[in-house]
Amino acid sequence: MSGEDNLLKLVEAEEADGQDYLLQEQVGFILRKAHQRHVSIFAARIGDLTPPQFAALAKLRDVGETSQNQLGTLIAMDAATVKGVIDRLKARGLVELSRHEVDKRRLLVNLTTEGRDAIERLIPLAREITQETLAPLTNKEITTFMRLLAKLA
Amino acid sequence: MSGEDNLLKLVEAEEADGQDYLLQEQVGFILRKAHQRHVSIFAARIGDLTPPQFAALAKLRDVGETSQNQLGTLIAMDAATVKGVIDRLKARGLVELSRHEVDKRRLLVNLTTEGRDAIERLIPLAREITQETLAPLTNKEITTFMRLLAKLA
DNA sequence: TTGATATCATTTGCATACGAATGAATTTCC
DNA sequence: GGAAATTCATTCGTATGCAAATGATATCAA
Repeated sequence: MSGEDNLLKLVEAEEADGQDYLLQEQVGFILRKAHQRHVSIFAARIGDLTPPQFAALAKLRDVGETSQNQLGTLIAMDAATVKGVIDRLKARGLVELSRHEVDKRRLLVNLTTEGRDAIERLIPLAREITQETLAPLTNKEITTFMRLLAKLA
Repeated sequence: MSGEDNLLKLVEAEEADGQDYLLQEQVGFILRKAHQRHVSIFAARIGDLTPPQFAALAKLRDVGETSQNQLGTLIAMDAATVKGVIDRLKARGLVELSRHEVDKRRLLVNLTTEGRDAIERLIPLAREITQETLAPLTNKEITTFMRLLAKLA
């Protein structure tokens, strides 16, 4: 190898910040793929409801009637997004809306009887979805992974 | 507590499969939040390009000219999604399109000079984005987390 | 060689997802 | 009490993300 070659490599090593950047090893890229896989598993088991719609119903089951914005906070959706989700659940008769008596800005959301039936019926399927999503890991790995994932979220 | 109360609890315990289902502990929900956080970090550091757009450019830098579909496979996007991403990159002059000479179905995608400059310039920022996303973890935790996440994706 | 299949790309429709702007109602604070 | 700031909801625009249908081209197989 010539002296010029060595110099070239040196210059490259100094300048080429992106020389060994591998997209497929970046956490964001893999996170996106893992999420994709989960959504796909979800769709295979619960075809007529999306994960965000399920999340809204499940959280309403936990907390009972709440404002649309508050529900959005609880399920990590901004106001614009949660509105669309609730609109579609309302169109299907799974939630009902009403105005807060005192604070007239607030739009209260609650499960209908049908919505409550639906979420109770779906929760066992949701458990299976969680299991299938985590199936590539051992029980010990699952514990570790969930602990670290929670730190990132 | 009356006998009726005990009977009621028993019936509830038998029927209520979803009694202790906690949305905020489900892997899908936390995965979605972790992904959201990453996208938010990305947007703060690279405001004028989305993660999918960045992924397309970074992968084109790796593999050079490819068909649109093939690029989609490499960055985990279906045909409909990758089309939109490439259209927007083309509108900004970061990629150029051409027809495959032999197989006239294929739409070849390649970086323009401007696109190559952009991705080289952005890769150092992307490294910082990865770092910031993983900042809540120690180095050892990062190694573990990436190994397990890869298994799920 | 040609008929069946498969592949590549496009389009449409629907569902998140979020920033920014807007309007209505409430709270804060002087 | 009233102006300023905040909160709640809506709307608009843009960008994924995917299923399904369609059209063009290529490949395979009888």
